This record gives sequence, C-alpha cells and structure tokens, in this order.
Amino acid sequence: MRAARLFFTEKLLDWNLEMNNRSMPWKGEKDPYRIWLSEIILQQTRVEQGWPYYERFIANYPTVSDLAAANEEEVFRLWQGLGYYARCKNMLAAAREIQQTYHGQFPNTHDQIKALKGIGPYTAAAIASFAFNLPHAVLDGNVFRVLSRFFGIDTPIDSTAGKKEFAELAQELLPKDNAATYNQALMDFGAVVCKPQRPECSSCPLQKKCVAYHQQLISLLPVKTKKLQIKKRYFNYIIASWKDKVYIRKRTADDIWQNLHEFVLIESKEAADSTQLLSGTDFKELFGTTVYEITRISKQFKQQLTHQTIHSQFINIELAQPTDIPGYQLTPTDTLDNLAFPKTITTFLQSKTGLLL
DNA sequence: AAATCGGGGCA
DNA sequence: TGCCCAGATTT
Repeated sequence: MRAARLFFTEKLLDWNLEMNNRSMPWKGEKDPYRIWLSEIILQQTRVEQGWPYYERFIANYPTVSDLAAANEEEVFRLWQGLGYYARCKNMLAAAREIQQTYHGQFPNTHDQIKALKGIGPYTAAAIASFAFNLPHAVLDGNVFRVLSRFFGIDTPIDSTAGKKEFAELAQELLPKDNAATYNQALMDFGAVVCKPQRPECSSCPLQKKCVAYHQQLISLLPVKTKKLQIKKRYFNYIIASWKDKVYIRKRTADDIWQNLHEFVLIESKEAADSTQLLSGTDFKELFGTTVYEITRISKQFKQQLTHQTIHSQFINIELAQPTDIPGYQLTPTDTLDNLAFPKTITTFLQSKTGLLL
C-alpha cells in the first residue's frame, strides 16, 4: 500500500511536468481574491462554462474591495445564467466580510478562509494551497474519481464514511511542501486523463498500479448511492403590462431561483390550458376584475434542473388600467436589462415571441 | 444523513 | 435520458 502511494504521487507529478498542457486563466494565480473567485464560480460547474464569467467578474471587480462595494443587483446580473445562485449571494457576503473584518486583505489561514460564507472543505483547501501553499489536500469530483479508481475503493463517495475515508487518503498522499502544484496536478489529471467517461487508460502513466484498470472496474468507480427524484412543475407566467411597464417580483421563497426576478407566476399541478387558467381562481385572486386583453400566448418551454423539470408557458396580457398585485411591482420594461432572470425566462425573452429585443 | 440548489455538455 | 461538473448549505 505504501509503495502504491509513493508510486501514485511520483507518477502524478511526473505527468504534470511532462504531459500536462491544461491552461486556464487562474492557473498559477497567487492572488487569493482571484483564486477564490474562480473556485466559487467553478463549484459544480465545468471550466469551459465558468471561464467567461470569471473574466467578466475580474474585469468588473479587480479587487475584493471592488466586489464588496458593488451593487447587489448588478452582481446578480453578472452571475445570471450560471446557476446555483446562492453562490452569488454568499460570495458577496464573503467579500463584504473580508472588507470589514480584514480590511480588504484576504485572510491567510485555513480556518479563517473556511469560515467565510460559501467556502466549504474543498474551496478552503484550494485557496489555502494555491494562494498560500498550505498543506491541505483538495477533494473534489476529480479527486474522488482518481483515488477511487487507482486504489480500487468502492466506498460510496456521497456517504459520510466515504468522504472521511477519501479525505484522509488524499491528505496522506499530499506532499506537504508542494501542496499547490500537487493539488492542481491531481485535478488536471482527473479532468484530462482519468475522465468520468472514456478515460485515457491506454496512455495513462498510472496504469501499471491502477486497481480499477486491472480489475475492469473503471466504469464502476467511483460509487454513488443516492439517486435523485425529479419532480415536474408547471409555471404559467402572466406577463401583465400596462403601457411601458410590466409586473415583476424578486423570488424570495424557499425555492429555486432565489433573488432572481420573474413575471406574475401561477404554478399549476399539471399543464394548464391558457383559457382555463385565466378564468381560474388563482388568476382572479391576483388580478380581480381588472379588464385586460390577451396579446400573446407562447409555446411551452422546458428546462431541466437537477431535481426538477420546469415546464413554462408565457401569456402576455395588457391591462386597461394599473392594479395592485400583492408582491409584484409595476416596473418599466426598459429597466429589465439591469435585473437577473432565470434562464428559462431569458430564453423566452430572447425568442421571437418575446417581449423585448 | 438526506435533500436542495442551475445550467450545460456528452454518450 | 442519465451522469457529471474545481460543492455548500439547510433540514
């Protein structure tokens, strides 16, 4: 076992020196703010997807102080489309915490970093090692996969026992004086060679001692136990306008898309016919007896999220006069550009049937 | 310990 | 479709 561990670390570092051509804007970065920003953006997000967002955030907020001073709505707008919006909220809170508590100087100990909003075990280890070369092993999806395959560990990675086991192994494997390079190399290796599907085993420098390779377990490792239930939901959006204004609200409920905006929402248990929707009690509760004219009815839009499938339909109506709709605000249409909306709404708005553009 | 939180690429 | 992605937080 000890021999296998030494082999693992040595071959990995060799691979990094000789064969690793992976290039990313934040690689080798030493500014903790930039490292932090990249790590938050990349949580559960592919590098190619996060890359342009990173560039935009750095351009708009070059320092943590700039981000701390930023307008929240503006930051959400910049984050729009990236998903997992709690990351954005927590990121802003952390920036303000760093500004206030640490006077804009990014904290440089693992415990201080870990205590910031939105920073868990992985991100704390990543910042601590990349920015300060502190000896903390990162444990992300790549590391779980590489270690489970090479050492042939079938403990489920989404179990408490699995997280503990892999974390301890990762920490033991870490060369304490070379944490930054090693951590980066391990994740690159997982992304480039030991990929989830079709890993490059034939050219893998670790193949000789890889348990999964020799026992035909590549496609079986790592093991995950939890399977998720996907719910179907039906969102009927009433785009109610009066002159050059439209009713919108910011989502605050304990639900998806917190802090993003939307039109008047009537959710139904199944796909609703537009005419019966407009004559239903939900609509009447919102609009009362207000006189309106239907100007457009969209097709059904579908969006697949991790735990639910959202079917959305958009119905444009023009009101004869403004009315009070609890929770919603009559907002000038030309200011919607400054607000963040869920992907399904921006997709609708940019389609031919849209209200804008 | 389990459930949730987005959006996109790929087989 | 199902799986995965530089995970964290809440329940």
